[in-house]
Amino acid sequence: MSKFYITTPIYYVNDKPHLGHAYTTVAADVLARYHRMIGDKVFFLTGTDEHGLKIRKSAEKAGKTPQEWCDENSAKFELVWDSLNISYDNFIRTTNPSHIEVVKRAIKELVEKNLIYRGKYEGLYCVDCEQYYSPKELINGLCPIHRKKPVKLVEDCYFFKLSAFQKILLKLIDDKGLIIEPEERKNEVLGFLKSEKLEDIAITRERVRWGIPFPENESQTIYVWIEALLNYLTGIGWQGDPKELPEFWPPDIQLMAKDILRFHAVVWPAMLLALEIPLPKKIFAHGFFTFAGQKMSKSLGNIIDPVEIANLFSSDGLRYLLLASVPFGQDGDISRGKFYDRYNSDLANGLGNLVSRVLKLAKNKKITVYRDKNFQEKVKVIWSNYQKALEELAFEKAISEIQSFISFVNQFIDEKEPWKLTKTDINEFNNVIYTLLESLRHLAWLIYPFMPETSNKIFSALGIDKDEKTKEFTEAKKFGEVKFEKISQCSPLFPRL
RNA sequence: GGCAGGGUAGCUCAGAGGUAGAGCAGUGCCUUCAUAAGGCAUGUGUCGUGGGUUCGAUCCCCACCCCUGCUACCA
Repeated sequence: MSKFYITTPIYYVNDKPHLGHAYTTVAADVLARYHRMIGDKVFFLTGTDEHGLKIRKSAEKAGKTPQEWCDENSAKFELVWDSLNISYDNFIRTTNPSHIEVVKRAIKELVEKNLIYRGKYEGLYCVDCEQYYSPKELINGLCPIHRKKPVKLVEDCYFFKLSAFQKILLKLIDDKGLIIEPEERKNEVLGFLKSEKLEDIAITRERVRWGIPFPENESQTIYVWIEALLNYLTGIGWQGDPKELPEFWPPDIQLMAKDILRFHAVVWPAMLLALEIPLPKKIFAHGFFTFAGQKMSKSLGNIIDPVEIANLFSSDGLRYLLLASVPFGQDGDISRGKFYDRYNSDLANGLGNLVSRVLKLAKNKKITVYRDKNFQEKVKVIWSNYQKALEELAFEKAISEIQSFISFVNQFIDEKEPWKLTKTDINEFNNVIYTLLESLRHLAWLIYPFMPETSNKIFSALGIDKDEKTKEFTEAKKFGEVKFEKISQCSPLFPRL
């Protein structure tokens, strides 16, 4: 039994939870559940990022204090995650007093190590936005929102010596001391580290009031990104002493969308190196998807609410569809139409129908244990492919193993025609039905990380209680030993749509 | 512009120097235990374009076209 610590990014509370957030979070949940299933000691962290100018401004607009605004919006995330059965172990909020205190300690540590120094930040500032813009963001030299010429401002701030870590980062990533996946993303990071000279980054803001005060100079606040990254430590109970790390440290996998890879692959590891804290083992950046061919964005107004989709396909359906539809790591396109197609073919006609036909065949029958050698072998291969796929985060491959098993069982039923056997060969009938029930039991396990509710429904129809479910996974993976004594029927798992 | 990845059946993608595959959709047949579900059968695709290497390339090389990503500090 080993430990498994997985994180999602903390989501910025200014956004409403959307399908993109759900994608990352469901993926993390599947891994967390999978690792719990195989007996690992798991910690799954998610949460919300709650500081920064944008939040202060939207709170103002809504006539609330920033804290009220954060409380409200953070709760929305928790609510959505609950409705999607996200089994997080902690939901960290960066406005938690404990997070704030520990961040200050960590920053002090960096100051003591001489890795933070005082400097000047110079930039183009739009007074209306209360924001600096990089020259590239400007449109014809004007603020993209107000069409006004920004003013050149200089302010005091503190810098983190990011530049000191360029070589070591390059080496670590090259030697897999820090694994970045998928490969093309790793190449991007390497390309960046090889071609650009890393510059120190400003980590405090003078003009941002809604933030964690910089301990050495309270007129400044700590830049949100710097502070937010530390959630991965504070979220599992770190107290700020690099020599005393929580038992779950380091993260085994840190999941995120590709847009925030840079911070996680460069700035974050540099901070850890600076603090002399071990690096995460693997950083995985997944792709984006378009919805019906369109980029999802606020300005286009086509942000999809995951709850709305879950209402159509059920929470398990959404979880499954998200991960089945796009190879993890790549970009892809999804749509309601595609979801309907796959829901009907995989879940209604595939899994749902199979469960329903088997349970009906077994109804009111007394079935004794039998071991079908063929199935025993098949199940072994399926499990091995499935586990290999999940170890490499290829959710879609694990799912296609499940589908191929469903197809295999359907073929078996058609070949054996058990509905005829009741009259011709009662012994064979027993063996066939037992084999089918065992197959359902394995399916319930296989789908568990993806579709926990459906999995539980199948277990309970098979009369398998909780103790049975939580016993050693190696036992559960055997074929042809479990007794089925209390078979019951269940309503359609996935009604055809 | 530079760097990286990609262009394969209607759709999503896999593949590998020897004359192309899977799933879904479509079509035909069989079946009835099941959610009008299931099984079987079925693809003559210029494997982006033009050259080259080779006995032979879609898979190697060159050029070109197209698509996507990255090109930091978004305060």
